Amino acid sequence: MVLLVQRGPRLNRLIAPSPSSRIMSGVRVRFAPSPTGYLHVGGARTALYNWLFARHVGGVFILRIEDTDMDRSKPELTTAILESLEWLGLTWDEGPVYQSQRLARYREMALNLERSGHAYPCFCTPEELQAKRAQAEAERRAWKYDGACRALSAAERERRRAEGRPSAIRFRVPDSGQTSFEDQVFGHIEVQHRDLEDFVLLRSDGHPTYHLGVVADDLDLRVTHVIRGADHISNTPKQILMYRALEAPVPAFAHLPLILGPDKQRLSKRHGATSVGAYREQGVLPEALVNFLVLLGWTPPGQKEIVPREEMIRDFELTAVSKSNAVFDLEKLAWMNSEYVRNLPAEQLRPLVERELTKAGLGARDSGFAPRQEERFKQTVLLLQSRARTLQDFSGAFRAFFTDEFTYDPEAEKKFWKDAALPALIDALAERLAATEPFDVAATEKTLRSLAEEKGVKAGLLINAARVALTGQAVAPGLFEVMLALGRDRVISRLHRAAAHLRAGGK
RNA sequence: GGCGCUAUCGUCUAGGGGUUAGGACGUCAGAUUCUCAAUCUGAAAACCCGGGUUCGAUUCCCGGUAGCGCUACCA
Repeated sequence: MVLLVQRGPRLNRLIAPSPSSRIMSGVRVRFAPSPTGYLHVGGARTALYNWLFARHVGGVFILRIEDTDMDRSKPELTTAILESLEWLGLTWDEGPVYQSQRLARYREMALNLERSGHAYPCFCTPEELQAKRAQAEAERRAWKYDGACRALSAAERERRRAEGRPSAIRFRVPDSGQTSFEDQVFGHIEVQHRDLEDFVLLRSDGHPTYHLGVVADDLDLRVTHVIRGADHISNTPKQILMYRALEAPVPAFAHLPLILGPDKQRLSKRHGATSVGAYREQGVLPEALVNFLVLLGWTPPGQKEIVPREEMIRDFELTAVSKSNAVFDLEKLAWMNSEYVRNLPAEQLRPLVERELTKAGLGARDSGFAPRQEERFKQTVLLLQSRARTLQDFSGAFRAFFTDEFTYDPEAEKKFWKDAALPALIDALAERLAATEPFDVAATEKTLRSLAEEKGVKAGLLINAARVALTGQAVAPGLFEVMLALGRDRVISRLHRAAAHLRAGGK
């Protein structure tokens, strides 16, 4: 049997292959998204925990794409998922393995199970089953597959096959007894066989169901620890039954609590952004998202919230994972991101800002920030860094630092442009600034303050009004640093522009 | 409906038979100041309910309730 293991796409090559010295524990885990959507933050956390566990113990992290749902799977989505994982820095050691390329193997396994008597063909049509289910529901009876095809004689099976009736293959669940396992997170889990039905392994179209696919793949990939969402807890006993029927070793299981929306419902599109890509678009840093996600269900030792990745790897333990579901708190993510933005080394932040500006149609080099003014760009980013909560702030709230095309925030106008004397004051300030030498923080501040004193107004009035004039915002860094960042010419023209705007009645 | 799992501030969580039940986000107040952010100080804010075990339960056990998950020829 040959595994269809492929190297990841181009991005994968950017990351150095894992040194073999790191892989020594024999532990093998996998993350197995299905390309029916983008990488969900819940999936990202599952991937993260798998990755952390693997790195912590020196194991292998495998990526598998569960694309057996032909109707809903899309190849572009696979690419998007891989990109999101790479962006998060969750690099895999093997794969991606595509289930769609292993169909023959699943069929073989189903047939083996049938041969050994652990599975049997079922000729019931989906319509028949649907009808029985509806009937049971109408009578308020619990429905479970009734085993109609369970005891068909060999002759009867042959007869039906000869008639060309399509059949699925079902697993034969023992009538009595129970199956239990020790979940690494949830502890002892046990279910009675009588509560399980004979589930389908292979659909009548020859495609495997999830149960067959996972077990076959986890077996062939020699996965030692299955770490996945808690929504699979109920499926686990079925899969254990399959391992036993196959006389194969049963891996360890660890289920992770689910991530919910603010209304405590499972996180979904109606809660807003749920995909990793969406947060990336919104200017969230990968390290911030990872740090935020890791805390949803796991607490590092010590009362720290900001956890460097090396420490996550060093301290991560499956057994320390929480058992209860967690609400995805956007506020905390925002805080976490601002922490990371503020503490990012300037040389790492700059290219990200450039990309953000370009994305927003504001070339960083436009409007006076010519290449030769690289130094000024550096200083501007540095000036804004402490106030940025996301990368998007640079093209949004801080727009005026990168282009002359910006508008005055109505709230800011209302707050700081009330005084009737302002137009004259602002023009006067512009004129004084034209003659200020040198044009630095100390001198410009002195100029403004002495003007204020002369005119008998509070310096704050002029400072705040000038801030709105220069940035369009009520919120910005210290005014004199802003002046320096913008440069004398731009400061003067913006002041005059604001004064004219005010005289025109705010039009 | 059946089965399974879970339950500490609004949120993420620490803790654990006797604690002032700790931290973080958010909120509120104050300091600072040219706005905001940052920073500092302070405040409000939690053990789901009922039984049991125990000298003593938020912690252990049982029941209830609530939430979530599974209950497909989805994954």
